[in-house]
Amino acid sequence: MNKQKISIHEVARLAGVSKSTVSRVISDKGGSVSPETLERVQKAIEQLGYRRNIVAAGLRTQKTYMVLVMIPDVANPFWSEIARAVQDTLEPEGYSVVIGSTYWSEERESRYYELAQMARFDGVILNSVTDNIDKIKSLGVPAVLIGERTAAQDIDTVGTDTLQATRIGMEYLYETGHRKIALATSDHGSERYLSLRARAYKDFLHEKGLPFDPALLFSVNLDAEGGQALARQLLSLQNWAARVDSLFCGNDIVAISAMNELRKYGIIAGIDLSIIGMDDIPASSQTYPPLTTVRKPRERIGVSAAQVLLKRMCDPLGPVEKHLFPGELAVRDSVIDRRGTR
Amino acid sequence: MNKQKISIHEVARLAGVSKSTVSRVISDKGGSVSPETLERVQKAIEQLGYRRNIVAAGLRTQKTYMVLVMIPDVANPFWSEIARAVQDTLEPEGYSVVIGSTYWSEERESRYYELAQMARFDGVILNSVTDNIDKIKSLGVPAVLIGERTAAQDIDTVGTDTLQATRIGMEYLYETGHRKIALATSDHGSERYLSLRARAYKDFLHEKGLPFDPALLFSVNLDAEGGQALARQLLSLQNWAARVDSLFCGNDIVAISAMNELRKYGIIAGIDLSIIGMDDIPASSQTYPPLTTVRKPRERIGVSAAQVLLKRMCDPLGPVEKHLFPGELAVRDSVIDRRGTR
DNA sequence: GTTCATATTGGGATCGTTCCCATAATGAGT
DNA sequence: ACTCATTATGGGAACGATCCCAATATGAAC
Repeated sequence: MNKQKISIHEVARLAGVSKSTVSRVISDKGGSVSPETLERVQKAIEQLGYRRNIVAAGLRTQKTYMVLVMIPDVANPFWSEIARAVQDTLEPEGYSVVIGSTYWSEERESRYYELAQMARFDGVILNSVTDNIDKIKSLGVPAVLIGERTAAQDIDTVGTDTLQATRIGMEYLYETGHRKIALATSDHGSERYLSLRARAYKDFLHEKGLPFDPALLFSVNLDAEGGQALARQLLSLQNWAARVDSLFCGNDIVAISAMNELRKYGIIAGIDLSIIGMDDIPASSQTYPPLTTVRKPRERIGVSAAQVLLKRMCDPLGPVEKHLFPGELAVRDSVIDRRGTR
Repeated sequence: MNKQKISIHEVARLAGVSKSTVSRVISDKGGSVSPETLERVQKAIEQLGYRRNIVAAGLRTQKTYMVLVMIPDVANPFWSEIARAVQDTLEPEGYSVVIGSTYWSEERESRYYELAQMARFDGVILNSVTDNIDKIKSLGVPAVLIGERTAAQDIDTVGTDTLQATRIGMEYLYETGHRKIALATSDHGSERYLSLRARAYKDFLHEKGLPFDPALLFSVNLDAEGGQALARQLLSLQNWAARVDSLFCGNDIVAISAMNELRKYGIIAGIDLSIIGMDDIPASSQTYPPLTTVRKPRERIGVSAAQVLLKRMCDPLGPVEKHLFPGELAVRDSVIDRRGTR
């Protein structure tokens, strides 16, 4: 039973020095200590099994060595991979990472803001549901935003380049011979994405001299139900087979779900219709056919967000950083190569 | 710029009371305060925008309101769902949850043990890679183990009932008319599972009077490569089609991967061969055909682990608790109904 | 009016560190 | 031998809360 805790005092007494000296030894701030004293103190620490209490130390130094990562859902692979990357780069620097799931709820988000204001965290990395920039600024701790926010001018931001990611998907479809491309995206919750995607889509069509058919711009929820709805909407389109040769989905969940739903009507992705997704979630390589998609650089986003935060915590007044990483094509089997047959 | 922080002192001064009184107001311990004073203090708090510093409070009260969840990998849906359930039950009680990914490495595990000893956490929930029970006990904080550990007699444990989970999978195969069942499991890392699964498998065969063919007990890594290896091992078995009618895989990743690999040889799960998995990861419902599998009660495990920890933190000396939750069948399309054709 | 219980408040001490300043010791430079 | 810098150490005061105990006021009971 090692129940009573040993503090710096016990160590000091055993080593026959003052607590100040022990403090110099354990906090590697490089205060000068003679070699003999150093050894005596270290031996005492060893002997007593002393552990430094960082919480107590933090009270004086105003550092908690804790960082909050606020994301919509830990159990969503997209976010958990970002969280993992953040952890993997922050922990070697001595930080502990708390992951908060907001479940897209403002109320839960507020609760984390509360926590952050109780002097709990040295920094925050977040994907806010709301665009409440003032709230973030009033936190009083360094913050890094994940996602593409035009509103947040003076806050560090890390995210995917949606315009480019949409574009390379479109380009791939075009190169493989597709000329009648439908786009499925969401119009609520995160309108900012819709506008960016739809814009990239229209721009691309215009650039290639392709006609824009408003009926081919589908708006669905970005979940499995949305994918089923999408499939049915597509099929109910008059003379659909002549009007669309490919479907660009807002995310992989929608793409996979649409693929499965379409199969029920005998339409096989990669044979009868081309389908391309966005994100590259783990399941996408395991579907049949494996889904061609645009991979979002989750790991780079997480690592970069952590690095930016690290920098910001050292220098709160440095220049604001904005990092947008490109998506990359994950070519699999759900897109038909129409180059020969056109 | 609200940079200077307000403490209990400032509030006390503004309200014209002592800090003791302010403390009584903010810590709802029910010390007696007159209504007028209460109001004055609350007004002062409001006015100054005061936030209680829980870290400082914790120094005195020896509570950090932080809990560590140590699991192999946050980005693995199996574990992240457990972590989410833990968070969802602990946060309403005022705790913050730190998730640590060990990546199955003892070294990383040790690093978290270090952290836990620095008076950082009030409790720990963990799935240890090693079976180092002594280390857990010497942590000095309440701990709850996730998984099935026979070794850990006097530590709270929460997990899946592997014997039962294997059994209901076997039973389902038997009921649907299968008599030549192969089992694929792992033999390194977590031998405890192998022994339990293989035992349940053999017991079941014996009980039903079915012969045990050692060649049908495959040992593979429980990852995607393992699934491919499994498919090839199965096909290289002499006269395999006559010897096996169904394949029970150690987890869904192996099952899905094997399913995909087998398709390359023209063998379709659910038509030519029955395949059943274990875990029910999100991808399993999205494969083609959707995978029949035994669902592990991830959420119940997480919630229960959190509840047991909560109880343990209140009463460190209470009786040790052991909870094993049953798996349940997720019937989809990868198992053939052979009842008519036998 | 005295005594006693109860409600309310304030004043340190305390939790385990770090930080600042004072002091002592050492040795080099003149 | 006398200053002066440098190194090594100790002694308190912080950090921001809680907690214990004492002090005062209030009112009821005798």
